[in-house]
Amino acid sequence: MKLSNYFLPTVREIPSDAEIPSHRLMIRAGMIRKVAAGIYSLLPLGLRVIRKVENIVREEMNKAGAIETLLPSIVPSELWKETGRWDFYGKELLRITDRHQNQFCYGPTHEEVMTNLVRNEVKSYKQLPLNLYQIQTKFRDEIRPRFGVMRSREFTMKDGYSFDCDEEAAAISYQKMHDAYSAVFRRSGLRFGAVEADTGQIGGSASHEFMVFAETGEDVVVSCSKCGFASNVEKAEVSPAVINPNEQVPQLPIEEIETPDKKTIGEVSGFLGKEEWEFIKTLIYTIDSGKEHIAVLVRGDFEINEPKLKNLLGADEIELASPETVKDITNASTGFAGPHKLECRIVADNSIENMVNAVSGANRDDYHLININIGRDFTPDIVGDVRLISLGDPCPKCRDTIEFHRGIEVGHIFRLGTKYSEAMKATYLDTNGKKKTIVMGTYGIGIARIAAAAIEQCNDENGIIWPYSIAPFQVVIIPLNIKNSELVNSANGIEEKLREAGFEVLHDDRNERAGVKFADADLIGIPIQVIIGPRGISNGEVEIKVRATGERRNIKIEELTDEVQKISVKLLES
RNA sequence: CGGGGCGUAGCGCAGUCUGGUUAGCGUACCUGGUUUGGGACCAGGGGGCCGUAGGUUCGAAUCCUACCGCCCCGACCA
Repeated sequence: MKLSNYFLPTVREIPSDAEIPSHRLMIRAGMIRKVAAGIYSLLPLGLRVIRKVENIVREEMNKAGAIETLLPSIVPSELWKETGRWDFYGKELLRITDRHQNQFCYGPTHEEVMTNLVRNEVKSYKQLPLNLYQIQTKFRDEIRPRFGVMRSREFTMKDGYSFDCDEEAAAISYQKMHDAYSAVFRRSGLRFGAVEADTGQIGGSASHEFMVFAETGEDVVVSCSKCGFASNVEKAEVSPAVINPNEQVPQLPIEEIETPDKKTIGEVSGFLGKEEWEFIKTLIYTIDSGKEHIAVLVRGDFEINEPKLKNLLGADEIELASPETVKDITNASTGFAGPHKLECRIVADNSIENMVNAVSGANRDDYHLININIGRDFTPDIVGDVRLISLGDPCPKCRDTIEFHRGIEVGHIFRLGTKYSEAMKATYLDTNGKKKTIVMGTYGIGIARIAAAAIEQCNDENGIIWPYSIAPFQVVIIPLNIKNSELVNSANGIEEKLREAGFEVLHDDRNERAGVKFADADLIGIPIQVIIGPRGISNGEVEIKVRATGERRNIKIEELTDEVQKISVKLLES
């Protein structure tokens, strides 16, 4: 490919609205351009990378026995109403009305459509197991799209669905996908890990997220190097046995203390001279948009884990109560809530169970209570694990030390059980002619996110360093002066030879100065650069530069193809 | 959704507070010339509905109102 005939608008200046390396570099390298918030055009170079990733995904899926389909992007509301997700999915679902006033949505995921297809066609156990997937554009109306294609509203996703006779078979399908996903991310050149995850809006009994490790990741992973435990912090269980430093102290009489204008735990602890772990933090939550308001208690130095709380309550939706609601429930402004003499239901985290002589809000403006004790001064309705695991906690599996890392979620797999098949009556007849419900799994990969994640992991101050397997081109040829016909001829010859040898070659035949070409080549991150200059050409030599290592060396033109071959193999293995 | 900020040439910005020449700078772009191993230089040139719509004024990029778009923070620490 001659660059002079190509469409590769690189930009030298750093885009003002891009925050993270992948976003900045994708714009600068001429891969993407924004059309609206969270909506991007893919330029040729970007598309090439996306196609590479798609092909890896496709190959590994096919290898694992999954079969490609293509479902519609626009889905009638009826299917979503069958599973109840038309209401449950909320504002992220982009709803569309057609000219007949029929309601549709732009599919954010396709459990309903795929299950509908399968229930209409699959009748017998003989047709199972079945694993169908698609690579297709989705739309999720994110609250706040950001970081370029990392969290965009429109995005390409590989979504797959498995259909099995029973849980045992479904577990096998799940494991196959787990293995296939690992292969995909390994081949894409990423450092990643599979971690236990919350099932969120998709639902189901178990799930794993595939996380690419990067400082800029939006998720936090907790892991233990001793036993191999790894989990999203949203999901990670906290071992219940927290030892409170003052557990053995005798209970003192409860007492109300004036704490004018001291609202946060930090402020009150400073004011009273108490440690944060001596506090009971009380938060008022609203459940399912106003159905109920509850108080949630956690030790002052810990954080509430909302997904856990939501799961414990079996709620569809929870949110912190408005200041007005807090006033209604506690008779006090925010900052002074406490469990003593509170009318609503109380959910307590395990961490407060054996606290003695704690501090809490007094449900009265500008007052806190000291020496408040569980059982004597208040009784929780539910006690459970509703907090975020934190640095001092032991590994939930082996009690060793845990670590925290940031990650980018590039894949997510779920065991769904019969959640969708039951709602949509997807059944089959077993060997005895008895009607059974199909057991499902669902599996997603964010295609563009893999590309972005690769950039997050592989870049330097000069630009992108593509993993060989997903690079838009493998080789870039740089003749340093196109006025010199000897250089041009030899560049053309080399382009031809490398192309015949099966390489994807970008030939920078622009009339630009050497510095411009070097800078662009580094920016767009092509793994192998072939530099053709007047110094070497007189000896029949060109220079090879490996983008990842910066290593350069001169090589005879006749040996070039072999050498590129060798370097390619090495890069693919690393 | 709440708070903050920003919309001026393809991109990055100044000018707006304090209204008043022909709206400016860098870069990119076009032409000619010189140059050619890490983002060249000289000369010339083109490019703007100052986000949109109203309003105030003799006069608006600048003041007022509304709307639209975009970005950041928050939406767990009551």
